[in-house]
Amino acid sequence: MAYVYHSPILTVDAVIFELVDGELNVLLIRRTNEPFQGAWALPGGYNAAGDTTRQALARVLTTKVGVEPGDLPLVEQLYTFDTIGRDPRGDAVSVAYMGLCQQLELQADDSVQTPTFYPLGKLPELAYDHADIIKYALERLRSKVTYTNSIFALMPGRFTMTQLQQAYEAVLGRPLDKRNFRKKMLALDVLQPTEDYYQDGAHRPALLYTFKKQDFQSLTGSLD
Amino acid sequence: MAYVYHSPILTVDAVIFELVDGELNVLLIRRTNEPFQGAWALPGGYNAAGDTTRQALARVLTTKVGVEPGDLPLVEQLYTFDTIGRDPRGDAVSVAYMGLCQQLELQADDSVQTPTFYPLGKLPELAYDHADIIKYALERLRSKVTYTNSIFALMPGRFTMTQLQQAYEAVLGRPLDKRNFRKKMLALDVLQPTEDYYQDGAHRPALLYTFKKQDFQSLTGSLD
DNA sequence: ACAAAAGTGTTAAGAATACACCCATGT
DNA sequence: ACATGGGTGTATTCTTAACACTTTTGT
Repeated sequence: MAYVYHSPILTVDAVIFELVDGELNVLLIRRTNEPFQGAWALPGGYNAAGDTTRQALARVLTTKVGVEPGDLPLVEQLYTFDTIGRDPRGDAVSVAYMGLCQQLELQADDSVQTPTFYPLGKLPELAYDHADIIKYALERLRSKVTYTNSIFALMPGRFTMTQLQQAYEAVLGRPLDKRNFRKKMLALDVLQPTEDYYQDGAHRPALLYTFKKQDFQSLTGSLD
Repeated sequence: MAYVYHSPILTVDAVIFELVDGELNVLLIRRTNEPFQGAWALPGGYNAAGDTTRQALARVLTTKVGVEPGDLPLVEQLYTFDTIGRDPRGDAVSVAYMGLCQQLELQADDSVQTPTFYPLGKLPELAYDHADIIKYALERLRSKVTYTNSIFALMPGRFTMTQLQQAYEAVLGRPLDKRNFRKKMLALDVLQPTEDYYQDGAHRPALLYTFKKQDFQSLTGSLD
């Protein structure tokens, strides 16, 4: 190890998902610098020596979009993308993370980069290869929710069975059968019915549930 | 971005699997330097600026263990491990890759680091957190072979159905039912029977098969 | 009384599992 | 003729998928 190695620049990028009106949204910022000035992009930034990639992620989210680690019940590393020869900033390697949260209030004063949640169906043109990273994250999320309870990270503390079904439908991008869905969910034994009902309009009130565990579990079987 | 960032050291580590006598083996080297001098470890090394992580991986494998990229029909990125505060060399981030190959002849003169394939059941004490990385790789491999054809990367060009079953059993770590296995494999339509038979001993010769495609495919259904 | 979402069971089809004997060969 | 691994089919269980009406509430 007598040689001195010059390492590539290390960066982190974040794909933050939340549900808005039954649609999956992703958090974007508007770039204020070249390259891709003015284009929308995933929040990201440099990973400084001494920081783990998760620490760098937390720093980027706090400073650039005002999202605190506590806002994200689930954070998962996705993949590490080589941007050598593709990133105009130069040789870089970027570690991408996915974070899930309930609907967040973003402070308007967070930065001039106007962090904004965009529905997946209406994404603007994106800088770098960020469209690919989002696609990758969505695939991962879809497979995750089918064999774990990770959907909990997108849900409020209490929710109706219909809201839960809509969350799954938003993530999976396809409709599910109501009866099979409820049967399956109850059989999985991850939901705790509360004593309370949610009253929405001129119809029967819906029983509210919570998750028995607010952390990862592997589950079995498919949904519908 | 007027600031100058000092990035962590970036390294790559490789988990190279091959099958030996129906057991999954992993390629290790003996460390010649501190830290962990004399301990066994995964082959790994620095990622220089200008190199993608895959290029760095290829360089490490060629120079340290004499394995060429062409020897590995399947290479997959596993996970990026933060070694900040854990790696005595200092702040580092390491991208781990998994590679699959058929049984390789390692040149004895490759280095003083004596690259050696160890059966997973008889691993020595390992440097760093390399035991965890191997465990992670094995989990990934197990899940991969159940929904893709990636087992092809561990098999010779022609093989008998029993050899294929043994490969699955070695990876999954459990016995499979012969009739169900054969039924399933043939139904998947990924195997091409040849005209030839493999004659081994005092018993009926076995039909030789090849894979129809020597690249990735997603498959459906479970094995036994 | 009606509109609107909540809630509830059964049946049919397909997939996974368990299981035992005959076949071809060399000695 | 016997020892060895190759090769084959069926019955059972479990999982998935399809499908329509009653309940509770507000207006």
